[in-house]
Amino acid sequence: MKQPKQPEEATEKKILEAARTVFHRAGYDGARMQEIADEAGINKALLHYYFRNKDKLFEAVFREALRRNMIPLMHMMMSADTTVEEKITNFARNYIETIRRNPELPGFIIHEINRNPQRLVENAKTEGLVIPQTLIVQIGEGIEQGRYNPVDPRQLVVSLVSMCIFPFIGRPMIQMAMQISEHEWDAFLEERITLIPQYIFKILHKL
Amino acid sequence: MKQPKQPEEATEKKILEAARTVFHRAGYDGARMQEIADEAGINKALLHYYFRNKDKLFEAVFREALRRNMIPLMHMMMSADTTVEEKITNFARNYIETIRRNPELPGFIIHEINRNPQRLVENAKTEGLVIPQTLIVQIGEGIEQGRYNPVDPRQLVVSLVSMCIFPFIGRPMIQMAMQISEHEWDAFLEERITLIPQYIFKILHKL
DNA sequence: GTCTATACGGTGATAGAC
DNA sequence: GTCTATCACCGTATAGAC
Repeated sequence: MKQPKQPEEATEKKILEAARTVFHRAGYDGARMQEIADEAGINKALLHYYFRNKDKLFEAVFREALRRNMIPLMHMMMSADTTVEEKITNFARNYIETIRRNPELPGFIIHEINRNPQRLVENAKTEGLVIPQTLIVQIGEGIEQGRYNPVDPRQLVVSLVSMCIFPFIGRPMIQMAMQISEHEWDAFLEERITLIPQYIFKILHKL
Repeated sequence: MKQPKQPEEATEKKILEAARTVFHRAGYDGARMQEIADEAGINKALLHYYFRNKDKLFEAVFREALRRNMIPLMHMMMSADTTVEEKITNFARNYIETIRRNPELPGFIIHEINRNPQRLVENAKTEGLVIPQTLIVQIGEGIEQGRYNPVDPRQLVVSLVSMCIFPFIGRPMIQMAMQISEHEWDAFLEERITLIPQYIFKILHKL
């Protein structure tokens, strides 16, 4: 079944997939090159052939993760042609539905950023991850025009993001404290997609 | 300056403090026994004399962290003699002001729980960390009596907790995305102490 | 490109003197 | 109780055959 001379990209892809799985689960410090090799069905030496060392391999995984996790956020803060309400609704749905398929992603990113905050700054430059403030500005305008309650837009957006992300990283604690079974969890998440925007609008909208 | 024969407890305490510092910053996998020994001003062998191995030492640190992090939460969910509003207000203030002095605590706990969710279950038993549902029930009653909007109490409490905890674990991302300087961060946190209960009440209260 | 074998430093843990 | 010295192992990384 083995193909000794498959196109190089296939192997590289297998490695990246395996590395993603292991790094996401165990983090940089907990990951073992041997484990990644096993997961990819190759040996350690080949890992070093494609990615010179553990750091390089990790960087590739981290960059991709950062991008995947940030895209919904950036999309929300950017896109000039949607209303505040649309941005918020889209973000909650978009983020929760996307991340739900990779629930370990936020925990991985947050842990690695806290382990080395500098990395975020560097990646922000190279990856062009400068987050535009369109949504913040837009909310500010709505307040000036008297359409919204006079809230601090930054505090509101942080609250929105908190409510979307935290369930993924705090899942075991939440399930235990709120007595939510494994079986109920999906429905609980699904509910949040519509509830979170409602919450935010209650805070933002007058009356 | 050294005291060759100081009371045993002093050394044990120094070790625990050092272990806390290192484990909180680096996590179990990233922590090195040598580093803990240095931080405590002793040598590795003495670590093993007091705590037989790395796991035992870690367990001590983790249990204490879990307790410290959960106490405000449990206090909120329990105390039978306060109103819903008091519980929520007290929690936000209590949690943010407490954790602010150990900002790495939530990240540490969450990472270690996700690394081994089983540990939470075990510690919950031995430490008596069964979280009572007083607040949840109380909100439910308020809804039945028509005093509150018909929200899902669990979703509301999860949102409350999310908004309080997330800033501590997502700080670098938040600061970058919201362009909050180191200097402004404290004020930003301080504001949240009063804002979060206001948000929750907007969702909960009628009109 | 892929493998096996191996070098080499670091890490948790122990032995044993004081 | 505290130290120095040392062990056994594991993990990353490289050498070299195919």
